[in-house]
Amino acid sequence: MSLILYNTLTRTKEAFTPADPARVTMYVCGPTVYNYAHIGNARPAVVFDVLFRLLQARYPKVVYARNYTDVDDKINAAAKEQNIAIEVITRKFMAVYQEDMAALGVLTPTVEPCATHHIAEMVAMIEALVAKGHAYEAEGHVLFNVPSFEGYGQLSGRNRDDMIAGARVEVAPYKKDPADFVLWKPSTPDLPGWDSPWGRGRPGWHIECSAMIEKHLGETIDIHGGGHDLIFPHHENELAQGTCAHGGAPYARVWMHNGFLTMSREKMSKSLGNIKTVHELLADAPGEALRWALLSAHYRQPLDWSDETVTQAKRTLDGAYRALEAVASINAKATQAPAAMLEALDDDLNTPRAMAEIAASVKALNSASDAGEKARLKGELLAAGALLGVLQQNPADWFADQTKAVDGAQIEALIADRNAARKARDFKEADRLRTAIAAIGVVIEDRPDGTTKWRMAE
RNA sequence: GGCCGAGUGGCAGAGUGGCCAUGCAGCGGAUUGCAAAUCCGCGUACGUCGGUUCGAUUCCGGCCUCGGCCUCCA
Repeated sequence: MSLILYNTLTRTKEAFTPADPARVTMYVCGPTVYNYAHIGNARPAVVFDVLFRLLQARYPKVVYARNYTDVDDKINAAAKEQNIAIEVITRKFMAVYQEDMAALGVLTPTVEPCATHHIAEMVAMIEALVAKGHAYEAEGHVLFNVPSFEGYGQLSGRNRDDMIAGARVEVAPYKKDPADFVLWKPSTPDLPGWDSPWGRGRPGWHIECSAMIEKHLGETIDIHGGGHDLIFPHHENELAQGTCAHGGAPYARVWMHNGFLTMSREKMSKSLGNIKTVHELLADAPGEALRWALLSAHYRQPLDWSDETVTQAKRTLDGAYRALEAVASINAKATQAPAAMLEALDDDLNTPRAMAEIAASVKALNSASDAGEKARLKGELLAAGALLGVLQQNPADWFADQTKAVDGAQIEALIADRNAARKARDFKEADRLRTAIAAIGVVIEDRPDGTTKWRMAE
């Protein structure tokens, strides 16, 4: 049974075979840190986190790099507007991003390189490209010469003529070819800049990823991931400059791209303003529910985001945690996730199918009566959950629902009163107390063993 | 204009040439003092028009609708 991944480069699903099974390499384009990440930005982080978990389960060593773009014209604009240094902004939002991702159950990648820490590597790569005749200096800029790379367009499936015909941007006069893109650009004194052979300047958008990949992962990586909108121009350009810098060595063996989140069927994007930040969503829902919602559609499909998406995700998780809570006193047997679960994820990360398997595990656990069987099924459910990065909390913590404040002692007291009434067969009083508890927003549940559990209503 | 993707039951969302997705919600039953939870059961879903086929939601073609990239963007 092998892992199958859809490769954007070949437009087909392929069996994944790492170049070096002893060291699997993956790079995912991370955030530009100048404001709060929205839930659409979180999709690749969560999707590739699942892939990271899956790879780790299969291979002894996985090196996963996800970068921070901490120098960029939008950051510059924000810094200028607030009259502060770009570092103040990038440091703050890097920390926010890390917090948000942790709340979504995203594991910390092996490496999280920052662009500003790799200026020397970028300059070196640009110099190599110039030396090899793939790049040239013009008016303080260094540009990659697209016609110098025969394979240009292979990733995005477009030819140069199409691109020029459809270009909506004015072509800078110093470009040799309209498709040429910037590797390095000059900075005026009021902008961040670094000394370089071409004067004080700053990197273009694409070069940072190639330089950091070369440094941390190598010339050829196994998997390169990111959002669908990065295919062109970002990844096409990366592929071009990376391949040329390395004398034709393949840049990435598998390219993976996640689909977008939409709001009312329209792409969620900062420029349209139709965004929900992870930060604000976390105020109303557990991170795990957001994670479940993000994984509820296959990663290449569009996913329309709404309050309902989150509500349904949370209710589904409630059910799974109820099943786990019911066996809280039973030690899970250490075991693997069910084969069907692995099979689903091995098929190009089919998380919806994996979730159906989790549902099957939940049902089996609820139906089990034998203690040994329960221990085994609990182990399977937890192992299955671990692959998706869910169901690892203590059920009591899940139901405590950190987003709502409630006086636990008061509820326990009311429950005790009610149980006393029940014991005295004063059901009228018992029902009155339950109504009082419900008024606080709490649902109670009498268990067959005589105990009464409570949890937050929605 | 070029390239790409999508249209599945109330909602979300897999998948397949003939049989079951799954979850949420709803309905009926078991259970319960009543509930809740759980379990069992239920709903003739595949944009449209043709074609291929013994048989198509699934393959082919046309059409309609929606979305994305081509500019910063996950």
